[in-house]
Amino acid sequence: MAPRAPMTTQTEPFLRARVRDAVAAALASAIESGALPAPEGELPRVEIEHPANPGHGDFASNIALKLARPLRRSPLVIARAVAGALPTGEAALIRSADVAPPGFLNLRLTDHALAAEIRRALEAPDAWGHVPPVNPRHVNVEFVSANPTGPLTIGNARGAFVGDLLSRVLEAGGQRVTREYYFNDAGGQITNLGASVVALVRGEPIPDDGYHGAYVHELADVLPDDLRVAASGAAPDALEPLADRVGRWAAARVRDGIEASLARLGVRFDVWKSEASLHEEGWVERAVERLRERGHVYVEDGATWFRSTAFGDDKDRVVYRSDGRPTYFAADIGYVAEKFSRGFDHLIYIWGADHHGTVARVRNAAEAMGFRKEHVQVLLYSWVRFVRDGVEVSMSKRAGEFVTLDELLAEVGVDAARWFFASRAHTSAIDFDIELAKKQSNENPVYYVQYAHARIASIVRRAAESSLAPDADVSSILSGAPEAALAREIVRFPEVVEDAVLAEETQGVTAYATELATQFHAFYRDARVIDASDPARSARRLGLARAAQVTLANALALLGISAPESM
RNA sequence: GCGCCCGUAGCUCAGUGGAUAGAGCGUCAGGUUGCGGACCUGAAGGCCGUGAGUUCGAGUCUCGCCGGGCGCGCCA
Repeated sequence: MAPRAPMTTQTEPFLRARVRDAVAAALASAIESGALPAPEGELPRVEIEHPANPGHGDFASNIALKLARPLRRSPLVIARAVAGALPTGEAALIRSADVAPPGFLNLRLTDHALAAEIRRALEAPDAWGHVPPVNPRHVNVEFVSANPTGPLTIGNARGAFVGDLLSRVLEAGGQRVTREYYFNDAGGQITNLGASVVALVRGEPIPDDGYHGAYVHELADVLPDDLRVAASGAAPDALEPLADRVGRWAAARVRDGIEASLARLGVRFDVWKSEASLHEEGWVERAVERLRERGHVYVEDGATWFRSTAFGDDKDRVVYRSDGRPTYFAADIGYVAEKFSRGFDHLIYIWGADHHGTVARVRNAAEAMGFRKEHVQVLLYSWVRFVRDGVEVSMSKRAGEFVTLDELLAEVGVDAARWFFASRAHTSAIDFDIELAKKQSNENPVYYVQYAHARIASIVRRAAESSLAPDADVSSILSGAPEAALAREIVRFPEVVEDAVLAEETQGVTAYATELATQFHAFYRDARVIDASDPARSARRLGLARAAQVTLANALALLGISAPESM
């Protein structure tokens, strides 16, 4: 079935990576057309991919190799039969289908099909690259969740980037996302922070187990008068409750600073949830009661335990200590129930790999409460080893030895930092050499991609000066090699987005953006856009350049990176 | 000891079971009488930690081993 030039409007719902889908569908119907004998058992799924070697066409399929066994025929025979049953030609989607040993099917698209996609990018730029929600969900993504005992450090950075990038990818896939930050502003560490501030106000040394960073002094300097007076004059036996009060004040202030740091990073949260509120609103108590009703709780050694082993964990877990106080895990359980009560279909936690030991118990507790385990997903990111001049930067928030997120951003820039994390799998442990990053920030691939965008913007501006408007129908220039190569790269974009959504990863997007920029630079070198001697061709090349610009901008936007008009 | 993650070019890292394993940086050699040289062209550089297995086909899947990281609390 030949695709017609789509009647695209801004309001039309997003379509899938339609070229790839259409090619797969054409293959499937060719297989089922009767050209082949009936298979024994189920047909293998039709798989297509872009071959590494462009000489092998736009798409390649291994379907004949997969069918060889169930059909008991040679792969080459099957491939020839499928190729013969495939509608091909200049008016169709597929121009040619070739068979290559040991049984690959190499497919080439028509210019007509490519041009139709370029037109879509130009006529609905905002929709270009979005994929339709196959299974629309309302997803809660909880990340960072560092307690407000000090500024965010570069140690917190990866979680912030990973969580935000994942959220953006899910949104690109048509899902509703709530970004959530969970924090404890009432625990022992908060009192500890308060005690450190109080000590400074009183001119006493900060306790050894207190907080020693420079920000503690800044907090002491801006302590409100009422708390300052209370701190200076407090009797020794009144210091504990005072430290608690001052701690709460300090935590609120630190939290504001964290929010501001995250905003500089381009990350905004929809919900800030305090652990204390879960207890105050009875979520923890009710969740444990719910487990008890279902028979998953018992008392031993004076403590209350959740029978996590019944769900595959390697040991049971305490929810109420023998002194009756709830554990941190108990709050986690209450939080799961609280999140689902807000109507989320799916919960995602972004945790550092050092938390992997807690994954099983939280998911088990969710299941034990009657929620679906697969709706509670934990994404663990590996640790970043921060290095300065080859030496690992050791960090301790309490000792005051750390590099803040703000300092990192000041040194390497938000766009470069985002690119760095977006281009690496969250599961791989990575080294981040700060000095190297600074030195190489000008050589960062992110600028290469941004430069391509700015270069096109410049061409578009010049074209406008000479009243040259882009032509959305580029089919007639695709016989040119530079144009065809660029068009093929652009048309791949929806597939890249779809793959990113399915894999919940962004490395493919950064790799693609780099390749697209490379293709554009090659096109720029070999095919002059603005050429007074051939206005019609100029308009079409301008259309192609515009489509590349739209695609670069959308790819960067997916990563939260700016697409500058000039640099 | 048990569990999870990782091991790919000098460095930092990509690589949905497919055809000749890639990118950036670094190194070396080149390129501009026209739209932005933050660009382009080329070269060198790999027993994909290791040994078996599955498969028509393994960097990718399975198992063992070696090396590295993390976790195994009535801590948070």
